[in-house]
Amino acid sequence: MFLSTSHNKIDLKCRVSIPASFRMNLEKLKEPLILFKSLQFPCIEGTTLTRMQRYINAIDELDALSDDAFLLRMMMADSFEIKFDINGRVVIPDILMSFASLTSKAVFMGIGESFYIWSPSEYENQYNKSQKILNEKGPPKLILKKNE
Amino acid sequence: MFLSTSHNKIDLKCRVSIPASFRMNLEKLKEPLILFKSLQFPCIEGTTLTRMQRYINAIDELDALSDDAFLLRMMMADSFEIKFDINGRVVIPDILMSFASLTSKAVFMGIGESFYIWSPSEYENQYNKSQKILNEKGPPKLILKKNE
DNA sequence: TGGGATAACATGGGATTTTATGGTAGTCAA
DNA sequence: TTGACTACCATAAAATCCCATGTTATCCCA
Repeated sequence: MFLSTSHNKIDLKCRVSIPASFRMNLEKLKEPLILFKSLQFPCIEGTTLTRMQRYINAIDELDALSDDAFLLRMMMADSFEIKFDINGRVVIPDILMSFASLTSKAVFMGIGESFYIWSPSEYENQYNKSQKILNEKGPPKLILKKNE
Repeated sequence: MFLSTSHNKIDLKCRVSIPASFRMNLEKLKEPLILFKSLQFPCIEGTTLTRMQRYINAIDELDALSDDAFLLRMMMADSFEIKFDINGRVVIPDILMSFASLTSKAVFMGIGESFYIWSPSEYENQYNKSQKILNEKGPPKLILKKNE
C-alpha cells in the first residue's frame, strides 16, 4: 500500500527518486510501475501494471464507440511503464512533466492503491482547498467495513 | 501491452520508426505486426496477428449478408502484415498513408492491446475532444471499481 | 540516554548503450 | 536499364546505466 507524503528533487534530466517505501511496496508485489495523467487533478498518478491492465480489459467489455471507452483509450495513451535505475530513481516523461507543471520539485502523496505526484504549488492549492471544505462542512461521514 | 504516446518522423520513402517499447512488446509476444484502417477514426491501427484474427472472427459472427459485415470486410481488406528493417522501421503502405492523411510526421498512441498512428493534426483533434468530454462528463465510472 | 558507527537514501555527474533517422548499395521485376 | 523495393551502414541525439558523494536515518553499545 502507498502511504505518507514526501518531497523530492527533480534534476535536469527529469530524474526523481521514488520514496523508498513506495519502491518497497512495488518490489514486494513484484509489479512494474505505471505513471499516467490523473483524470481528476493536474497531477501524475502512479500505480501497478496489474491495476492498469484491469482498465484495458474493461475497454473490451464496453461499447467500443462509447465516450467511456474513448476516454479510457486516451488514458492508456498517456500512461508510461517506468523503469527504475539502480538508485531507485525514475525519469518522468516530458508529457507528464508539463501536464503536472513539474519543474524542480515533486510532492509524493500515497493514497492506498496508488499515489500522486504533484508540483509543490498545485499540491498546496489542493491542500488548502480540502482544508477549507473540512472547516466549512466538517469531516465526511466514513463508514468502515470489516476486513473480508 | 502498448502504452504511451510519441511523435516520430516519416521520411520520403514512407519509412517510420515504430517506438522501441511497442517493438519490444511485439517481440516478447513473438507476434507479427498488422497495420489496418481504423474502423472508427481516420487513423491507422496497429496490432498483433492474433488480435486481428479475433476481429475477423467477430465479423463472421455477424449476419454474413448484412451491410455491416460487408463494410467491415472492406475495411479489413486493407490490412497489411508489416516487416521491420534492422533499425526497427517499417514502410507504411500508400493506402494507409492517404487514409490517415499522413505526410511527414506520425503520432503513435498506445491504447493497450493495440495502437493508433495519427497525423499530428488529427491527433490534436482527438485529444481536445477527450478533454472536452472529461470536463463535461467527468471520468469513466469503472475507474472507481475496487480490486477483484 | 547519548553518541559514534553503520546502513539506507537521495542526488550529481559522466560513461555507455539505445534509438531515431538519413543515406547508400544491392536486388528483382517490368 | 530504369524504377521500386529491400537490406544494411553511419551518425547524432537521447535514454540508460552505474559510480561517487553528501545527507539523513537507524542501530548498537557504553
